[in-house]
Amino acid sequence: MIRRLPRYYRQLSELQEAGVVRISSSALGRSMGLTASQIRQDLFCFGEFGQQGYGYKVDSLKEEISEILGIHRGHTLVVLGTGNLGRAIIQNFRFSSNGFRLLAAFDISPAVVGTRIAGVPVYHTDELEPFLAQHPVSVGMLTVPISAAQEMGDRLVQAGVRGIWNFTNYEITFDRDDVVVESVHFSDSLLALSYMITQREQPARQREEEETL
Amino acid sequence: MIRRLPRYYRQLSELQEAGVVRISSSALGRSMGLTASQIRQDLFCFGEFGQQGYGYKVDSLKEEISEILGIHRGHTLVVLGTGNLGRAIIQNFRFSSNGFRLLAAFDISPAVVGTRIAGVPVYHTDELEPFLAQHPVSVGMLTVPISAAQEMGDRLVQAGVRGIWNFTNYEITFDRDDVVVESVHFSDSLLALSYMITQREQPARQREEEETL
DNA sequence: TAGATTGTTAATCGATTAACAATC
DNA sequence: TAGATTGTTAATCGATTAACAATC
Repeated sequence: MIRRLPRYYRQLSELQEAGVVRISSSALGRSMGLTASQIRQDLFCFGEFGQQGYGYKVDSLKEEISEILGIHRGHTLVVLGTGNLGRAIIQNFRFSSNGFRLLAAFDISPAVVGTRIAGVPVYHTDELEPFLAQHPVSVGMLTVPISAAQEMGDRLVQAGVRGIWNFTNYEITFDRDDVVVESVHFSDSLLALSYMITQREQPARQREEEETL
Repeated sequence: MIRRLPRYYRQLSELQEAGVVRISSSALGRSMGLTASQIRQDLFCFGEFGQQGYGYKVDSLKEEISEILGIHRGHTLVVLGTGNLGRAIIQNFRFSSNGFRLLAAFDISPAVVGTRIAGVPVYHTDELEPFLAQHPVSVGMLTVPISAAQEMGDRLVQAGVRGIWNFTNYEITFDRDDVVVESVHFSDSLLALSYMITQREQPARQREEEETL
């Protein structure tokens, strides 16, 4: 369910840009591949956002959802690791549209320490703890080599960060249950795709196997 | 379920590297945060991979799963868009470990067309159709600007590609049901994290609200 | 044989869908 | 008022968990 909230938010933003003022659960469902029932159930569980006989107001529904997602809470973020991927995300990702302020990046390479990437200052990793002591940070983004992932995660948590956005292909874990980890595993995603196209490639054999059961 | 297969594969690879030869469903479950029952159910539905009284052989289980995921099928891939993100993934991601061969990248910028990124040739997007006519391609990876996403997706599908790995923040869709789309939405991921840390931040208020129900 | 652990069915749980009364 | 559409409960479905017989 909570995985659908960001999609609602995205869809509503698009509708808003397209100038749509109101939408019914059935129309929203059609555009997102969900049933009207599911959408009403989802939205109902957070409060009564619709109007009977009318539908949902796009503006106010989007606002409600952004509230639930915590978009206006002034969340902050630091990036650990400014290799290709870290740099790409710093340069491309619209942190502010998602309610995050990117405060700083950290790396160990003398080539980047002291520079700025898209306006974001890059400090040496040694500066991490002093920095975190001065600035409250909600989320640490990990784009370090896999070998450094757990150590950097531990340092972030030790210094008070409670959200970890993990881009390494390592299943990072923390003992404490007040730390939240969200991982982006490219590898898992591509393998899921690999599985799906493999199924498509041989529907005949599959059917055959099913028959023998 | 299929979303768990890549995780099994990853976990088994790690166990293999650590020299572990056999593992029981309960041990595997413990290390992955799943119940033993769930693991046996998952693995059973694809075939009888274990041995009663013994457990699962890490090597052969990994092999079975890689077969199911289609890792040895010689899947191929092209990249559309060599901006920061496309470049970063071309340079960092171990396509071959996931059973994919990256054949080429496409872009419109004269600055990159004709060059190579990590050994991968970059062609002009105009060359896409001729290239696809010559090389069978399983998956097209989209790291183009959001405005070009649907058009590039359509061109890939038109030219016979049936798997789309979408990195744009656009909910790409295709009419035909033989096309498989797998999206990596950074934005959805960060918003889910935002939601989770927001919940953690105010458990008190939450409890209060629950009481009033 | 005894112990361990899977294969496999049944029970439980949660999420999705259906239905319709409430109401705009 | 009539039509539309949500709020909300009940029914259905699928996925997870529990249990234990089979067997290594």
